[in-house]
Amino acid sequence: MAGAAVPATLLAYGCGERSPPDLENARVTTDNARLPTLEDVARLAGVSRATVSRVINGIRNVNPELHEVVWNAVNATGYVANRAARSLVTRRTGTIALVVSDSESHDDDPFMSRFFSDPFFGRVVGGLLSALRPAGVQLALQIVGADQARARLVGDLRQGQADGSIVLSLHPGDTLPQLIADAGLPGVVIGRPARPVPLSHVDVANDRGAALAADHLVARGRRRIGMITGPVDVPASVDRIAGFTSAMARHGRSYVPAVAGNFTHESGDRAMRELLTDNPDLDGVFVANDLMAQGALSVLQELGRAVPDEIAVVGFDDSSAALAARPQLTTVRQPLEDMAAEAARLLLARVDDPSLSTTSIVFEPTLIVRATT
Amino acid sequence: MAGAAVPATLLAYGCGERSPPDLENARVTTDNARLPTLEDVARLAGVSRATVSRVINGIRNVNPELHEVVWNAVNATGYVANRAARSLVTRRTGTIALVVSDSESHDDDPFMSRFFSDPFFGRVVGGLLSALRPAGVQLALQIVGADQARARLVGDLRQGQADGSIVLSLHPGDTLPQLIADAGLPGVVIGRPARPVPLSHVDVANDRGAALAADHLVARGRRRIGMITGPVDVPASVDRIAGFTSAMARHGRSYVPAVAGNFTHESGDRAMRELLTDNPDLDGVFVANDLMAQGALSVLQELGRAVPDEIAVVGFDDSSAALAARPQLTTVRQPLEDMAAEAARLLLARVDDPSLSTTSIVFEPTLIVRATT
DNA sequence: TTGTAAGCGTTATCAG
DNA sequence: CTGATAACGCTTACAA
Repeated sequence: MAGAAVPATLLAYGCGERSPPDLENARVTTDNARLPTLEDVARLAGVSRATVSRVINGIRNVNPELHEVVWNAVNATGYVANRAARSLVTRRTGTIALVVSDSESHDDDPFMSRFFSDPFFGRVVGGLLSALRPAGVQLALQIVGADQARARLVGDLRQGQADGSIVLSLHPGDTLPQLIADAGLPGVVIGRPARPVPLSHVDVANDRGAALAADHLVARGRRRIGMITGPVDVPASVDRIAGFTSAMARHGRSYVPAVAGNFTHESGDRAMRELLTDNPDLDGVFVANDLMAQGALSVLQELGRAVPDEIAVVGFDDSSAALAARPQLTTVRQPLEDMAAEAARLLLARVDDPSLSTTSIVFEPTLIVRATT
Repeated sequence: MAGAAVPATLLAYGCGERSPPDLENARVTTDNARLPTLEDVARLAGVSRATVSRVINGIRNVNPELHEVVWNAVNATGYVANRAARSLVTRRTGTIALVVSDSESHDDDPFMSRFFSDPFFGRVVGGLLSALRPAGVQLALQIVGADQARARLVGDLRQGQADGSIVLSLHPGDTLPQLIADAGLPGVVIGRPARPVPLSHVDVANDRGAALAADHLVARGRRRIGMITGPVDVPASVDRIAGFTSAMARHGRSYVPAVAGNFTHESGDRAMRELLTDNPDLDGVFVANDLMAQGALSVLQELGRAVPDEIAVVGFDDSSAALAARPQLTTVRQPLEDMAAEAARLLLARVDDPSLSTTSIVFEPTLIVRATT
């Protein structure tokens, strides 16, 4: 990492032991020496632990009067259930793991920074949380690079580190989805796994999205259309290529010049140059994701090719990069937040009822027309 | 969110009950009916639970011979400690919460998507994980918007949802850091809190970073230099303004035209236009973060102002946006990953020894010269 | 150095 | 409908 810096200044703030300035709810226990337990609540409410437990967990068979008495006691004590104790008996952790898995064993920085700074990650996290939080479920981040880490993770998961996993598998050869399935662990994959695996997954109809782009470029009167693809072994990428070329074929264009990138900004830059070298008269290009499209746009500008007048560009994702690009990028929107939320719901349902069969949900992409076409 | 899509296709994969294809370590228990417990390991090793526990937790007083016997039994059974049971007695969860807090109560989408798609988030997560994973600590994501959520979070935290929190406070009026301090919970804030609070924090020397930018612009021979600032109530922003203007003053420039943005790409666009309207002859500008700088660059290009020939631009952060910008952005690097990792270590230390006094660590920024100056 | 046994705070079973 | 009481799986005095 460039510009490594070291701690320069250390200043103590003074660390007086503040006695908590008594919050709105006056606590019964004097200090945080010991947190209120079910027992404390029960005593205050004049009932048994069992009853308090029932009330809290919303179990039917409870006298409505007690119901209120108990809740008052809960509020008075500031009681919050101890997750560990509850987990121990229910065998549920109330936690879902978001596991990001890459086959490559570049263990630390290179992989993480590349992935995390992709807008993709944030959208997924946001979508997951929107579905998990209402259910009171935590989201724990897990990153695995090395195979060893993968095995350990499955062990932890089996054990009960989390009730289930949302799997974000970045590499086609990744064995993690299969490992999770083999272990019989609840899991939902975001994006179709490279090899079929008995886990539910959510995905976008990549092929139809790419077709949308093809139709649009043709409708805009473009004659010489090319494509910048993603890695040729990643399912999402493969589907986009297939969808685009077959749609183009339907329009009577049997040959589509294409160059592959790897979904990074920089690779889009490179691919665009290469594509243009071989096809100088290009007047339209479909780029398999927004980041690469952004890179492509920079190159076009650098080379003095007016967008969209001389050449039109369509991206894929509708990530923040599409809005950041100049001109703003026409792109195929992938409803990632919705997909992630749905994945979370699928997983939660599966955790509740392990007998549920695995299903796959495919979302429809939409074309967002902006200024590059 | 534009282009909301609905599940379109549902296809079942077939969900045969696969009997786990017996992993490398032959399990002792026939199936996953019940996971191996300490008891199982103890029996197999011919020792007591206590001994196994000691071995696993690396406690000294253990016969080296037994040591090996026990580990063999652990491997043979595929034993993994039950976190819940352990937590219950140790009163440690082995989890750190990353709490992202914004005062505004736009509860769901608007806030989350804005923040998550900022490269900032990914860098912080990456840095935290790099320090947490080696310690075997989980990272749980917590997002709080509404005040109610804030109170609930503190309750959960007190209770033991996590051993401590890394606080990412996005709004100057945010009460969360104070709430956490008041509750006596271990916490480390990333970025200096708006109001002093008895929690440790890590930060970058924003003022010195801004001074770096000023010195550089002046050294490059720029005469009419302006600034696009962040929100005027955010500490990081305030420090950058102060650092920049005082450095400029040292160079004999007592007046610096400035317009405020809000750290988004789009606000950088707006601010640049405004700044240029009032100061048409500007030949240099310091923009308080990369995202805004990217927006500013788009505008300059649109207006036909050559960068860096006619006007030089310096950003702040050295996020992925700096590399994505064209020309690539000269910027002040904030070592966010390192800062986050340090925050994690500070927090872990504090969790281990609550008597530790709160400290603050300030990292040095560095100037990364690219193509916009 | 090792084993025994007492909890940790819940939920769940089973009588009343 | 409510209350004892037994787990849940682990760590940790305390004893041996």
